[in-house]
Amino acid sequence: MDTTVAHPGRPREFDADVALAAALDVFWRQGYEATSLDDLTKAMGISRSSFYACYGSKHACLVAAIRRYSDERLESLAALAEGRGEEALPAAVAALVNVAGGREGCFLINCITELAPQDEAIEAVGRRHLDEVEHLLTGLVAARRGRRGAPNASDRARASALLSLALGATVLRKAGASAERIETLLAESEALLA
Amino acid sequence: MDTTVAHPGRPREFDADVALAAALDVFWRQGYEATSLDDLTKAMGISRSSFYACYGSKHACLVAAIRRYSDERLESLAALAEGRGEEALPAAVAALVNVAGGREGCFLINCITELAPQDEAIEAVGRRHLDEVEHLLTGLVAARRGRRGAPNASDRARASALLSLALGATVLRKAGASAERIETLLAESEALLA
DNA sequence: CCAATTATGGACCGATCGATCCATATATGG
DNA sequence: CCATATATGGATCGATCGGTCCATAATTGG
Repeated sequence: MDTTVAHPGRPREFDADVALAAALDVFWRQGYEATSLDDLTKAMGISRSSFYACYGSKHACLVAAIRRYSDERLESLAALAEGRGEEALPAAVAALVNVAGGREGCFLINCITELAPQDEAIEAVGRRHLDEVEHLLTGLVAARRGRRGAPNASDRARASALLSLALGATVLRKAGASAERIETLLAESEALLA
Repeated sequence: MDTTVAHPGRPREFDADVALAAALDVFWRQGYEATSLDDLTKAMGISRSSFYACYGSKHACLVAAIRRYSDERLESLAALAEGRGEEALPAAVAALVNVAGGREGCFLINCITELAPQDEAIEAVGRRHLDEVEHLLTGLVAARRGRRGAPNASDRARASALLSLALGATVLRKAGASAERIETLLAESEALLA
C-alpha cells in the first residue's frame, strides 16, 4: 500500500469512507445475509463495478464496516471516559447500551450472533473489540476503586460482568424492552460498581 | 385444530416433531437467512412437498422451531428451580448461560438479533420468552431474599439485571470467550444476588 | 496529443433462492 | 373395490443471488 506515488487514471467519483458508512447503515438495519448487493450499491450511490473495485466483495465490505464501527465506538468511549473521574464508569456502561437509536442493537453484537462462530474473520474482529472494551472498563473500575495504577484480576472480573450486563441490555433493547426498563436495569448495576 | 376426527388419506411417514427438532438444529447452527430449503429438508430427511405441507413456509417453520425451543427451555428452567432453595437462583442464571454446547449461543438471542425488529412475529415470541424468564427469575430473587410471597419492583429490577448479565455472557461465549472467563464473570454476579 | 491507467454504468453470468405443481403412492370410510 | 383425501418425490418455476465483463469516460505523465 503506497500512498505517495502518483495515481494515474480516472479519479474515484465518490468518497469511499462516506459510502462505507452507508453500507454500515444498511448492514446494521438488515443484517448481513438479508442485505443484497442491490441494497448496498443503491444505498451507497455507486455501481457494482465501483463497489467491487473498491471493496472487493460483499464480505470484505462487511469486515471493513465492522472495523470502522469498532474504531469509532472505541474512540467515542475513550473520549467519554476522559476527565470524568468517578462518573466515567457508569457513563461508559450507559453509553455501551445506548448506542445509536437503540432498537437496532449494537452492530457488532448483531454481526457476532449472526455470523460467529462460522465466520472466523468477523469473530476475530468482534473478539478484539470486546477485549478492548473490557480493557477500558477494567481501567475505569480500578480507577474508581481508588487504588492507584495497575488493575488486578478482580477489577477485570468486575469489568467483565459490567460488559456482559451492557451487552445483555442491548439485546433486551433490541427485543423490544422499553427505555425505562433498561434504565431501571442499569441502575441495578450500581451493585457491581463498588 | 381437531385431534379426534379420523384422518383419511395417506399417513405422514415422518415424525413432525422430530423433524422440527432437526430444523431447529440447522437454524441454530447457521442462522435463518443462511439456511436454505435444501439444508432444511436434507437435515429433516423429508422432501420439499412434505415440508411445505407440514410447516407452510420457511418462516413458519422458524417460528415453530422458536416456540419449541422456548417451551423446552422454560420447562427445563422451571424444573431446575424446583426444590432447590437458596441455590435455585444462581443455578438458574448459570443454566441460562450454559445452554447447549455454548459456542452456538442461545437460539432465541440469535433469532432476535438477526431478525428483530424487522420481523414482528419473531420479536413477539422472543419478547414473550424473555418476559417469562424474567418473571421466573423475579420469583427466585424474592424467594432468596427471604420475604414471603409477592415479589416487588426491586426484585424485578434485580431479576432484569441478572437476566441481562446472562444474555451478555451468552454473547461473549459466542464471540469466543473461554469457559473460565465466563465462570469468573458469573461469580461476580454474586453481588447482584443479595 | 497520445499512451497508460483507473473508474464507471450496466448488461450479463451461472448458481441458487423459496415456493409450486403434478403424477404417483398410501391410507380411510362406505 | 371404489371414491376420497392426504403424503411423497422430484421436476420445475420465476426471481434474485453474488460476482464478472466490457465498452466507455476521465485522469495522469510524457
